[in-house]
Amino acid sequence: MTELEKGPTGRRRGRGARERILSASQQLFREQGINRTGMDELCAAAQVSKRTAYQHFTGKDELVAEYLRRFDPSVLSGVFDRTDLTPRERLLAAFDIPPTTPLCPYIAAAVELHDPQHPASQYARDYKEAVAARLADTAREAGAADPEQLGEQLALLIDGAAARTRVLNADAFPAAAAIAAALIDNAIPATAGDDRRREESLG
Amino acid sequence: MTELEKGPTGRRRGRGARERILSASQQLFREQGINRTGMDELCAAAQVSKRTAYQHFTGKDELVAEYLRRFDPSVLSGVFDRTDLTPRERLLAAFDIPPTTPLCPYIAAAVELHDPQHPASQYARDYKEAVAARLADTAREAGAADPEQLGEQLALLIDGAAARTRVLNADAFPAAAAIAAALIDNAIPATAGDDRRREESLG
DNA sequence: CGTTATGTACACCGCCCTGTGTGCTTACGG
DNA sequence: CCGTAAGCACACAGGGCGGTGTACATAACG
Repeated sequence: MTELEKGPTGRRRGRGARERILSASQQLFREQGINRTGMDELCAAAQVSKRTAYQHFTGKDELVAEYLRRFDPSVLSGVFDRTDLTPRERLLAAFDIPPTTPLCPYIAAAVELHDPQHPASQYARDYKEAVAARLADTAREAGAADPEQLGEQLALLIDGAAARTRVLNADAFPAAAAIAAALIDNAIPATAGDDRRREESLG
Repeated sequence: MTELEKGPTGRRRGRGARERILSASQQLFREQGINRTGMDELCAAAQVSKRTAYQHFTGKDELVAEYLRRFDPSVLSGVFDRTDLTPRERLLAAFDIPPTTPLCPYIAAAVELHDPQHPASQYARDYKEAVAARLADTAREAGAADPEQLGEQLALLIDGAAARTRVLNADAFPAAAAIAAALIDNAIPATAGDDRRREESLG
């Protein structure tokens, strides 16, 4: 018991209640929103007693923050670590979002919680900046003239597509990808990229 | 009393409680969010008894929808009706958002309510489509090759800037405006616009 | 075995929320 | 001046919320 504290993996000896709680929060917070999901409902879905939940998390706020932290790798790393794609393709792959995704949970959390000081809001900010940084890294790798600017621009497009998809109930990522392609081609000086194609300008 | 029902202007003979309610909702819903603003608090701010509020609006849902409808003219019309600007300048003026604005209330409502069937969510969708349409009209006026596409793209940029401003707590509209300028110049064929400048490409 | 951490079951608290019921006051208009 | 509609004050219902207290069960590990 000295080896594992209550670290990220959670379960020491029990039947992994912490994991079930986080798994249920992934589903319910995304499907119904944070504010509209009560702890009773969440515990029922996780098949965990409410008492246990409050022994793992000091409160709902902490659970929400942890829920955001857990969501990270499945999206961010999944795109940027694909070595089978060229840098330019990786930048565009960030716009290939499966239509099941309701809305970027970071935006949703920031709007729902409505408190910039909330730990989840702070993490959302950090995450968004990290994404922009990774986009900038990839942009640099692709030979962009101003990678930071391109990264920031692509991040803005992603967030715009996410927000617009939510409001309009229609997938806005293809349109964003078209803009992204144009920006990328504009930002990469000729004879710098690896697989640039001339014929696609704006889609 | 047969002339005025309880139409848009509200007050029949009384002291205009309806107007005060809507005015208070404009402030509180934007500052604190919809879910975090109770009817008690709202009525206190409007100096209106709760009973009166529920005689004007059948419920909070209807009040929220009306709050969104009331917000419309101050932004949308204010930009597109400026005849002192060229069409291209009008398109870019849509990105000149006073930093006081917390977040596009339509996005906030769609996220907070979390129900596409909610009347406010439906109105938010209609509004966003109307904005895109007006942007497309202006884009056509500016001589864009594909006005609908440009309008949709600019709308996406605006929403992205709004969402990103909220999450990062930093103004993202200048960056969006820079992208917009590039897209506009790309979309308008040479010798079509009225005030195009060559030297600004991406800012 | 027993200890200890873990999880369970269930009732319970106080708070705030939306929404009402009731009775009273004000002001406008004929 | 009087009727009526608009608005007010206040209390309360009903429910969901986050969060807790208590007593009990189980699994791991010595």
